[in-house]
Amino acid sequence: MGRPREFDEKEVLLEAMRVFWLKGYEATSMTDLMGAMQLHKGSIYKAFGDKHNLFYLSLKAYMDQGREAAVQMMEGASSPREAVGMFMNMSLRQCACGDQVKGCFMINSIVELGPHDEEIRELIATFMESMRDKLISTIKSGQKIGEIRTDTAAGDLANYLISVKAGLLTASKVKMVNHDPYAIAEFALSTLE
Amino acid sequence: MGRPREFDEKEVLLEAMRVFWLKGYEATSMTDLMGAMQLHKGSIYKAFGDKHNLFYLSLKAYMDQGREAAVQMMEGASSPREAVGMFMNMSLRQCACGDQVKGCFMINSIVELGPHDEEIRELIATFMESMRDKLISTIKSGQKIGEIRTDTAAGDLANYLISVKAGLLTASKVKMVNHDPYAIAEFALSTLE
DNA sequence: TGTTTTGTGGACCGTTTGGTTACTAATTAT
DNA sequence: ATAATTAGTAACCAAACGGTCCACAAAACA
Repeated sequence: MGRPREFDEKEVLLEAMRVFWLKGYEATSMTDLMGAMQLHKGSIYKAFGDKHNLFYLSLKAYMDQGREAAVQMMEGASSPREAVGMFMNMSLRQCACGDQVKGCFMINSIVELGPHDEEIRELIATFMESMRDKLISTIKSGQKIGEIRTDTAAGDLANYLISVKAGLLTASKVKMVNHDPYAIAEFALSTLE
Repeated sequence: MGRPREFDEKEVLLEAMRVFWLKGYEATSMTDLMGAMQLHKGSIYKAFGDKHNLFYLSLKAYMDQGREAAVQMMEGASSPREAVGMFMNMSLRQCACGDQVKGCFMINSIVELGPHDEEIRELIATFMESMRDKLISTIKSGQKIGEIRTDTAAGDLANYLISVKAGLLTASKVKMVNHDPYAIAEFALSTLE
């Protein structure tokens, strides 16, 4: 009952996500969001609560989307080793490529808000820990069939890979000369043998 | 001639640095800075120009300080391999340790401002490229005496190490369980053999 | 000592901030 | 038809923003 929404909630949330992704939390104003979502202030507040909650939902949508893509891609791999390689390369293509280097929304968020915003920090920590679990089981499979070295625990290798990936996504924003993220990822993968 | 400054320029710049480091650029207000620097607004503007310039100088001071510490530490190393190890561990102790995880000021800055602030991006890029040069020459020395693998170019190894370090500093802000930066750094170092 | 030069303190500026509220429009249930 | 419920619109809010200006204070030079 009542008047129906004139906009698609998921659609405008994606627009909000793009702005937050590009500019960060603090630097994004409600005016920016109104422009991107093509919505009046009142509608935004009625539908999503305040700015912080809108950010929370945007980040959650981003991570859910990322998780789905990762799972789908890794399940399509022909071997554990290839699945790990896909994991490493996936977000590089998504985040670090091309002209506009806006990085990874999740990395941006943990850097900007992690130390001050416990809610956001926890959201990210939970996501990353679950991704690590997936990575660990994949690595273990690889270790069983001799594709991946067994002198180091799967958990340690997973932490290592996650750090390398985070570093690639971060360092890509510097746009250093002679700094090729794909080559680095390839080398890191070679250290798993 | 004229009236002398009542404050030490370098001292108050360090205070400004601490605030920017902890809160980031956008989230830091002039009021915050006035409190930390114990200076009135007029004095700050007269001595340092505007907020952006104060940030620029703070970041520059941070990096100069970091460079000096790195050079000094690496020169005291007994071997190239140990120098590389020191490079990897140095800022971990400085940035990722303890209760207050404020990360690395440079990493924070590149993530927040890199894509939008060319002046800051360039400042960071220049610094990182010069650090990479130092790292490359150290790695080359290590390769000559057989301490470091020679199947991969020194430049590629340097880029790899820089990414790992950036990743450690970034990921530490997530505060994941069972995620030990020092152990990861140790593993990354072991892959150089 | 007077004059000049510079630093300090704080009032003040217009703008923008995130957020609210009051009113109108559209829909459903009775 | 009408009461109830919800969405859209825009005016409005106090507070905070970065930044400027100016009277006053203090030190250096003549």
